[in-house]
Amino acid sequence: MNSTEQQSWQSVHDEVLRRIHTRVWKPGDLIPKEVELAEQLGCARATVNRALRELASEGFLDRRRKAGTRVAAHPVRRAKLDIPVIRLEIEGRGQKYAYALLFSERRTPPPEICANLGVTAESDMLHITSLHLADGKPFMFEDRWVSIKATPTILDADLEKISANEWLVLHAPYTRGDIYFSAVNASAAEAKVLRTDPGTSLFLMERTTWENNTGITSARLLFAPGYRKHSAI
Amino acid sequence: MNSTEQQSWQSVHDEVLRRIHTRVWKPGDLIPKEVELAEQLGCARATVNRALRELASEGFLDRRRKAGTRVAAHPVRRAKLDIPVIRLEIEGRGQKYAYALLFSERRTPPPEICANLGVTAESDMLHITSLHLADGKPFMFEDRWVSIKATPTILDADLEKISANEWLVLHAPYTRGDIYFSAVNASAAEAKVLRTDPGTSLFLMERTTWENNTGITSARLLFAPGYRKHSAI
DNA sequence: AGAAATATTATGTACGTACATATTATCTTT
DNA sequence: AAAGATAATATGTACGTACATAATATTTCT
Repeated sequence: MNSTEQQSWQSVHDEVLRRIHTRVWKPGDLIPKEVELAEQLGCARATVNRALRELASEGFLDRRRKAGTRVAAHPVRRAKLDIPVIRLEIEGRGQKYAYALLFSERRTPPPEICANLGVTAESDMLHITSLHLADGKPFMFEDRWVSIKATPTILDADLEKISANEWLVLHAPYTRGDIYFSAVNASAAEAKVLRTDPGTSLFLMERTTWENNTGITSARLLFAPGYRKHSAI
Repeated sequence: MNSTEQQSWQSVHDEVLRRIHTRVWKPGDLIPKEVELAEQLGCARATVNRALRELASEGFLDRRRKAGTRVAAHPVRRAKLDIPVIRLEIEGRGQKYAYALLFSERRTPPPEICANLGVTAESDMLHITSLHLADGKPFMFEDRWVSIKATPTILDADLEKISANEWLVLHAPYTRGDIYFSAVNASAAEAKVLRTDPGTSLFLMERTTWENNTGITSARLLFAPGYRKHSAI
């Protein structure tokens, strides 16, 4: 690289990554400081900074003020998982989406939901179960509790037409959430809804979302057999 | 916000996010352009740019040159999953890590591995199975194929002492990889290794990694019952 | 009117300077 | 020598300017 051509932060990013990959800089190594790299690569420090910042957020570098920048000793790969609305996930596979509301009731929550959302047992909540279908076949079974106090307008939503999943995404934005992925054996009831056999291994996604410190909704999303969640890393 | 105090891109980030959350700007809405926002918030365009860029990468905004910036119509939440070395994951839970090599053999791969890695059936590969334990209990069963052509030094590694998982992370950096998460019923053999019952639902992580277009390794990581993968979103 | 060329515009990025901040290294004091 | 104060330093960030780029809007040409 000569000093005349303009450098993009991407080219710096790629060059640094190349040096990590080719072990010019090994895990744990201290790499040159920003000003030195900028000089080496013929660009401004801001450009190097942007590239290194990106690499740090990707988990390749550890950066600390005054201490400098090191190649991550234990490369933690950060997989980015897109969590779209179920309808879009199904349509993205080129399948036809359908949805059925199974059950909707206003009542007080069971203990595990109280614990998840941090609410009292007397809370006013909406309990909804529904089924999402791809090409007419059961794809995902949704069992959800929504806090009516946090999201009163949910009572006006026509949950026969739009799934709670999608309604909430559009009307109840949240500031933070938890997701847990696990595997469970289908219960008799779950197996029946998903048209499979009891005991079949199912992929489970448990999601709880919050607006500041108010619990909004807690959902149990159970996917039909064969479901795989993909991520490129 | 007055124009004298210095703005940080984070405060701009938070303010824009607040406006999205409070529906000042609704999904699909066009938000003010960078120069206008900068004027409103009393900071430089670069600062607004940084904040909006971040929000776009988080999935809250859609940005296009000339067309402007819109609130994402279908907020795709991007969960960040950390995929550390198994040893660190177990130690991070405060448990004691142990590891046992079960089996290691140099041979040609079966068809599904060839397909995964894009190699021929005559490839020279190392097949390794091992067990990772947390506090003495089976935690994860690893079934891995490693391309000897891509990583010849694996033959010198003492896989009784260091797991292939960890050795590869340190010695065979990759440029890209795939991860699939799913749920499977334990086979008789798998159940025996993980000390559980056949048919038990198990969390499965399938990983394939590449250096440019050369397949390096393909692994099947089967977690003991009760395993949950967490992510904050 | 329709197509092609051109102008316009919002975002994308580079650069240099300035200062903030966290952390380490050094010096001073007791 | 230990503790505390102080200096040094690499990264973190803000700002203004300049230009690049992609997408849209407008004008020109046929």
